[in-house]
Amino acid sequence: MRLLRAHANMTRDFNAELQSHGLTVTDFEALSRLAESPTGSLRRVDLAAALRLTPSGVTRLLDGLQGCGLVCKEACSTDARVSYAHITDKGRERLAGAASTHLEALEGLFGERFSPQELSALCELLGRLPGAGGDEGPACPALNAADGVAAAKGT
Amino acid sequence: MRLLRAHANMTRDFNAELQSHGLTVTDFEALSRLAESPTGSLRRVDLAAALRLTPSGVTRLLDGLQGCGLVCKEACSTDARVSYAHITDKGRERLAGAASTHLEALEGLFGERFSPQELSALCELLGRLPGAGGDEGPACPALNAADGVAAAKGT
DNA sequence: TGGTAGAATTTGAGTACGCAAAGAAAGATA
DNA sequence: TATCTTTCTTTGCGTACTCAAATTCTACCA
Repeated sequence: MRLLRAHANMTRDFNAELQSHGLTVTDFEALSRLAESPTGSLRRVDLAAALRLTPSGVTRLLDGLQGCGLVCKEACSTDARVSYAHITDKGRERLAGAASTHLEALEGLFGERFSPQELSALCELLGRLPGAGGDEGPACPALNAADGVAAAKGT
Repeated sequence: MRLLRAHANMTRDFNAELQSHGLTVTDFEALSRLAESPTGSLRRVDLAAALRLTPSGVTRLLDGLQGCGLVCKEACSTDARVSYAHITDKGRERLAGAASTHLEALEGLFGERFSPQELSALCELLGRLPGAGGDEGPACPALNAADGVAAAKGT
């Protein structure tokens, strides 16, 4: 119950905060995943798994991001069924802008309430729940993504 | 991130499981809150706070439950603005039916992965997050609600 | 006594999903 | 080679929310 309620609040707060950047939490995480990929691209099906969305959810999510020019679609040369989502430069910029305030908010939210040990304990415990583990990606892709953005911008 | 992903999975799984009872997770929690209330009623605004929904979300939620005959609407004699949601006998039955399998599923999900100490630690940590605290109600109303149901049925 | 500020609720419009079904293409089998 | 199954994606339809605005009522204050 506490997990559910904590989630409801966090989602609302983060969505409100990210809204100033024109993103949702899911948008943000999707861009993070793409940004941290070596090629800047992911198959839609892999993105779906990473974001815990259904295929149709990914299609609609990317429709929106594509409409904003933050990602673009790429065909696969060896398999005509798959199409890749590729993050654009504009997408990386948007992500970078959102990441700074978003990470700051995260920092404030958790830093105020937990010691580093508590935080890692919480992370470990949550990681045991199904789907929350590190199998499909790092615990906090946003951090890596932020680095990736910095690298991409040549700074 | 792990919290978000754990939530996504739990919500989907629980919704799938509760669907056999014709309920969603939110429906279930709403009925729990009503069932544990001494009068079986709550003001809509209080229910909204308890469930972390907006007022309009509560209206639509209760529209659905009312359509199924699980709750009914009651006017307030002293303040014509407020209307109470009141759980019906049918609502208590439905809740009781869902609670057994739902609590079993919860038991399985958490019991397998955590020791009792870990569970209480996790609960305490999550409780520090905004809105997840015990201010607006017990950490797990379902348990009390299940008792309340049993009592209501005269068992 | 009338006017105004605030609270509880509903409604309209929009969004972000989910599920199930359909379409297109790859690989397997005969 | 022809068909059959599986995989990846999209589309139609439904649902559960959100926000903003409108409504109705209470409470306070001149």
